[in-house]
Amino acid sequence: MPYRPTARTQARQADNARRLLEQAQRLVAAQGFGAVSIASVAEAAELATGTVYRYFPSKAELLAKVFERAAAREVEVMATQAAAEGTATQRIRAALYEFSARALRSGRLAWALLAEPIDPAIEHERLRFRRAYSAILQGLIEEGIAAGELPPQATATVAACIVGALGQALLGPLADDTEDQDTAVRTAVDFCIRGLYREGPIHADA
Amino acid sequence: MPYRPTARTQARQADNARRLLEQAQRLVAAQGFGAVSIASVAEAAELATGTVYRYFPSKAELLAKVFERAAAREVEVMATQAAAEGTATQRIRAALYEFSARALRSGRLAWALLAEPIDPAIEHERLRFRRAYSAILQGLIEEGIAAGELPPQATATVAACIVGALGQALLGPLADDTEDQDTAVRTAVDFCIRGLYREGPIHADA
DNA sequence: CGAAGAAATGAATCGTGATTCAGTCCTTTC
DNA sequence: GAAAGGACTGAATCACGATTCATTTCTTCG
Repeated sequence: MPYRPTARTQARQADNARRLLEQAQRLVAAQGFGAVSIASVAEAAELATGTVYRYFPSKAELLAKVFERAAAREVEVMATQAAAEGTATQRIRAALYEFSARALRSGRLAWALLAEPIDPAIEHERLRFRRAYSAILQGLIEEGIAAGELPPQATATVAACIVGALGQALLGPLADDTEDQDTAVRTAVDFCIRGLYREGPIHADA
Repeated sequence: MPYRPTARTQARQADNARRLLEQAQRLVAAQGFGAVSIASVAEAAELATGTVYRYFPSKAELLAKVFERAAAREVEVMATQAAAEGTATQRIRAALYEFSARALRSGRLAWALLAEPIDPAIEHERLRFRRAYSAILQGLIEEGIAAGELPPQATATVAACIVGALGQALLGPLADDTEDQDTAVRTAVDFCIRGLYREGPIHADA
């Protein structure tokens, strides 16, 4: 019975799969999901286009896996921040800075995960990601409320506001003609933190 | 010298062009730019696909025109709000409610204008739109600062935060599992207004 | 080494939708 | 009514990228 894949062969295959995911993620981070083609991933991974299909049944599944891995990493980082020491406010602030720092560092990856419209097959992953992400923020805000640091509020909506505000300020097209990035981050995070408090003339009915 | 287009013919042509833009916009509002095909626009306007090209040199230019018209309308509405009576804070609040109301009413149009990635040829229009939009918000905020109602701040970044917060809260995928829309609007607008004030423990360094 | 498969290759195929264009229909003018 | 063009049509063409698959190359093992 000649030829049965051995450990060495399987190791090479594992490496191929890893390289494909790695390069696909690199492309996503550089240009977003939309700019990724099977051919470009294959070339970056130094394989032929057809070979990609030995490892992933379709482009959608490859991208879904990329999404899942990247998202899991982000959520984990955020969760770690959330579990740190300090008041809820301090942890929220730390989490938002971390979010900002990673978003800026990751190029388009953050945008791709949060906002880029993609294959419906991937939207499912995105929903899970957002739920997880938002849940962490919501959890922190709820802790703050429970501790009396923050006033009661619709945490889901507020969490969405925060993600949107930071995303737009740091990643959106408006982020161009802005001061330097550090200043923008500080401004945006302060904006969000203030938004969680009840101070200020809220009910000037207009 | 037989046949020279007359007023009647030209009127029919103007009507064709108008219908094409109208139907294209309807499709964009319903499903976003991505879902618009030349064939679908032509069918909706009751013309043959080829005829579209007698009125617009390419799909990109048709969509750019659609974008421009829709954006101009939005900016005008916002500008009107901004020119109303009242304190800067009141006008900001009114403008944000107007923004929210229109965004919710327009279906995907607001998302298409603000966020949907499209042909690079259209990004140019979007940039002008955002500039105009953001400029109005910035103007209001700056008035508020001049009047002593608001503390000095990086208005460009803050304006971006507001657009992002409202957009995410009202249009984003997170907007699903939320309370009813009125509540979400109120929560998001309050969040943004508070963000403009300096109250609250901003510098709890964490 | 040589047979038996497995893995990899990349050119060909397919599907989708924008764009073109030869043919047809309409308007205008005499 | 008929000639002269313009406007309209929609099937054919093109472009682009995902997917397939016949062929080639590589591995394993007797």
